Formats: sequence, structure tokens, C-alpha cells
Amino acid sequence: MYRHLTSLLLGRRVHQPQFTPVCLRFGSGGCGRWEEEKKEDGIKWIQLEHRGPYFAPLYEPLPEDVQFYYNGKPMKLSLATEEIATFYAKMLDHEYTTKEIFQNNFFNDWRKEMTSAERNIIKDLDKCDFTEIHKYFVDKNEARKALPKEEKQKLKEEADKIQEEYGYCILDGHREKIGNFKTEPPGLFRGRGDHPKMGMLKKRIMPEDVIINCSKDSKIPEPPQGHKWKEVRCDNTVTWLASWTENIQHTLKYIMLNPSSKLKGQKDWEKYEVARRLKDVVHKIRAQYRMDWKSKEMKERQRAVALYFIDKLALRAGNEKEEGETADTVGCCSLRVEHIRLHPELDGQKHVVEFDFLGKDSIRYYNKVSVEEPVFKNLKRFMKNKDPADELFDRLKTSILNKHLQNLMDGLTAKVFRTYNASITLQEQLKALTNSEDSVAEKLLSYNRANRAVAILCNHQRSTPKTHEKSMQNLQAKINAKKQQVEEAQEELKKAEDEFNDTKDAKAGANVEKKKKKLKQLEEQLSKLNVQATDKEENKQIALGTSKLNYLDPRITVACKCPVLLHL
DNA sequence: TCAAACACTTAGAACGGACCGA
DNA sequence: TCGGTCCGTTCTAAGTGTTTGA
Repeated sequence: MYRHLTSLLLGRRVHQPQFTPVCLRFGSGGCGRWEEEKKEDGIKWIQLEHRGPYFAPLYEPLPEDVQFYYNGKPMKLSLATEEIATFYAKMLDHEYTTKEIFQNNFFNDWRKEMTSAERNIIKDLDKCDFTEIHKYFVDKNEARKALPKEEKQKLKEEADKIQEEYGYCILDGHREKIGNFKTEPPGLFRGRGDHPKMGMLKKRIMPEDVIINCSKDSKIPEPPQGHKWKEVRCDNTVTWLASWTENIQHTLKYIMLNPSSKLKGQKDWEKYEVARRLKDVVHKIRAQYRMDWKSKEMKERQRAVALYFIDKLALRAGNEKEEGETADTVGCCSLRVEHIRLHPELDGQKHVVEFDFLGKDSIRYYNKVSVEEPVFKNLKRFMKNKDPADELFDRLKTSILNKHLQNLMDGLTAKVFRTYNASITLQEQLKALTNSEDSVAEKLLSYNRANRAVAILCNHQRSTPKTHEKSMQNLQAKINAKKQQVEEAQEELKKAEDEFNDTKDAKAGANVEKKKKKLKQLEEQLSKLNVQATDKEENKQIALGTSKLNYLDPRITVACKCPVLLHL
């Protein structure tokens, strides 16, 4: 989003903004591109020309002296088998390779690619020794990092050349940056959480797998020598440039434009416009779902309670998933009885619902929320006579919910609530936390706090950084040292006071004041360090980037004259 | 009507370069 | 100069929501 905002500002698409989120327009200002003639409904482009994807480099065999060992004995592998062995060897340091599912999936897929002779020998993963191969890649990596400046510069220039050549396309006469112009290299599938397919072999993408999408009159990209494309088509109702089907989940992968492109930027703007329209009708929708809590129809009650959760807690919709194909994660509509616990009273609050489930990317959602009484009573009913593994909202599906939302407002779907609530939270927090006379540093702190409130709302988490423990220890050492200094200063002050009491000397009196000042200064420093430690600890599992990028309407940031703009 | 296919957005991990203080 | 930290970018998995077609 910020890249988009930058391009908006730099491109002067926003001219002399009035700094209010309501009247600020993305497209005002008479700058050419946003006013280009509107295309027919569903038509995304007239002209699309590009070079096709940049293919992952071919496998380079290991040097002779780097060996794979089976049962303690060196074993020369065929090229294809060796390549897959390197995928595993490169990951030896990673937690993935300690997981049984990962190991089993890898070993099964690896054996499929072996020659029959190799398959006859290699029957047990525990007898495979990849450590020498692993070390080879670690050393190679180190060597690359230690390269002299000029060598690094040379490598960078080569990468830039590829970026120049393959990283841009021509769309309706404009040069636009492509988001991912490289095919995904082969490797081992890294599914998140308890993914049943982790460790499976992700095969190399060949030109024969790739569908090219470009305009008829454009220069059709050349496939690499000796190869052909799977298909060349001209479909201007879609925005992708190339696509292929991956072999793990058999889903489509696309080469698409960078977020800085006009097409993506416009879509982004439209997303926030829908969220703004929701602002005008959300009170009506809330009144409606409150009414529906009392509906005669169980279907409607479930829909209304689910919508309350989506609105109040910014839960995702929760589409159905194919069992056994992915990690067991849920969203609102797919919640099961086992994911919530009802407490008529908890920690002094009434009607508390305790949520505990794995959401997108297997990130845990844990929350205790006091809900309105009818919601609590309804939940009790929904759970009655059900097993823990049964669906909480058994009469509800995302399609039903979205159909209902569509009737309430044009373009409204469950995900719009997340965008709306995230942006409105930012706006409210900024209003509450900032004063116009604040310094840049204070404003920045407030902005980060507001951003953090949004990240918490949306449950955007990250794994604790590897360096966290150590950096906390360093900080703690600083705190301890400062505490010591404070204690020493306290003693010094006491001594000075005693001296003054004994002598009543003016010089001794001045010394007391001096010591007091020093103590105060040290105490302030200690307090700052303590705040810093708390901040670090609280932030260790919160990811701020996703909300910044996908949920916060940049016009709110502009409207609040936030100093983050200075950092763009 | 429903599931599958498709197109697109949202997500955290990994990485790399800039910066900063010791 | 070195190591730690921060922050933006890249990568690709994992969602959402629409379309298609039986």
C-alpha cells in the first residue's frame, strides 16, 4: 500500500489534498493515466507485451569431492537424484527436516525420482548422510557473502540486467513493473503449520508447463531454445502475464504485475472505496444483525452471530477446505465447537467467549471476549448436542453470508469488514494518540502504536525473531547496570544529605542538589530502558507490515499529517 | 445447486542492505 | 570495523470470492 501511496504522491495524482479522508481523492488532479478512457466492463487491457518468465537456473552438479553417504559409504548419485538430495541437504538446519511428515514425504518423492538401482540401495532415510553436501552449500554461501566489493557489484549488475529485461512489461503503452517475473525454482514444499504435504518435491517448471498471456499484435515472447510454451493466449479479461499449474496442490500460479502498477493501484483504491461505503451503512447492518439474533430461523441466527464476530473481532470469512489436503485451519464460518468455550462469568466479566483456533498460516487465534447476552445464548444453542469436532455454524457457509451482505450493500463481502475495521481503528487511534503540537518523534511513536492496535485486531503475528532472546539479555544487562548506578547515586545523595545535616554548609547544600539532579536523571534513563524492554517484549510476536500494506487506507495517514510520510 | 476451477489478495519467512553504536 | 538491529523487498503459501459447467 505504501508503495502505492508513494507512487500516488510522486505521480501527483493527489494534488493539493485537503487532508481529510473524506474529500481526498486518489484520482483528482487531471493527471493523465487515471483519466485514461474507461475500458469495457471486465476488460483489463488492450495491449500487453512482455518477455515471458525468467526460468530458474538449471542444476549444477556437485564437485567430485562433495559426497553423499549411504550407510556410512560414499555413493555417487545420478544427476536427478543428486539434485533432489541437495534440496534436503540445504534444509538440514531447518526445523522442517526434524518433522516426520516432512521426512516421509521427501523420502517418498525422492525415491520416485531415483534410478531403479538407486532405489534398490537407498531404502532408509536414517542411513542417508547429507552433511557434506550441507557443508558445501553453507561454505558457498559464506564465500558469496565474503566476496570483494567489486565482485558483488558485478553480480548486482547482472541481476539488474535480468530485472531490466524480464522484470517489466508494456501495458497499454506504459512500461509497468512485474511482481514476480521468475518461475519458482524446484525444491521441497514448505507448507505452514501441520501441512500434510510438507517435504513433497516441487518440480522444476518448464516452458512446456507455462501458458503465456499477451496481446495478439504484440511481440510473442520466445520460449528458451529447444522448448515451446504450453499455450499462448490472448485473454484481456485477466491481469496475469503467464501461469502454470504447480504439482503439489495442483493449483494455478501466476506471473502478475507489481503493486506499483496502475492496474493493481486502482484495484487497491477501489477496495478502500468499498470500505468507505461500508462506513455509511455499518450502523444499519449492525442493527439488522442484532435483530436477526432473535430470528425464528436458525440459519439467520447463525448468520447474524457469525457476522457479529466478523465485525467485532475482524475474523476472516472461513471458506470450506478440502480435508487432508492442507493444514487444519479455520475462519469464522468454519469454526468448530471445539474452538470456543463459553464462560457465563470470567475475570469479573459476563458472557465471555474464549476462542482458541488456528487461522490462516496456522497462526493461533486466542482471545477472551465479553459478548452481548443474545450472542452468548445463541452460541449455547448452536453448541447443544454437538460433538467438539462438529461445525459451530452448521447452517452457514461463506457463500450464504456473502450473498446476504451483497443484498445489504453493493460490493460488500465478509473481508470488507476487516479492511473497514482496520482503517477505522487506525483513524480513531491516531485521533486519540496524537496532538498537533507533538514532535515528529512523538507522532511517529503514536503512529506505531496505532499501527500496533490494528495488527492486534487483525491477529497479525510473527514468530519471535531469533535474535530476540539475546537482544533482551543485552537490554536487561543495560537495565541492571543502570539500576546499580541508581543505587550508587542514592547512596551518594544520602551521604551528601548527611554531610549537609552535619555541617549546614552552603557548599554541602549545593552538593545535595547536584546529587538529587543526577539521581533524577538516572531514574529517568532507567524508566526509559524499562519502557523499551516492555515495548520489545510486547512487539516480539506482532507483525506490523501486513496491516500497513493491505489494510490501512493511506489517505488516513495523509489526513493525519503523519510523519511516516517523511520516511517513504 | 454445487463443486471445481480460476483469479486475485493477503500472509509470514527469509533475505539483504543500510545504519548505528561500541 | 564489527556485530546487532531495523526495515524494505522478495518469495510463495494460504486465504477470499467469483465464474464455470455439469
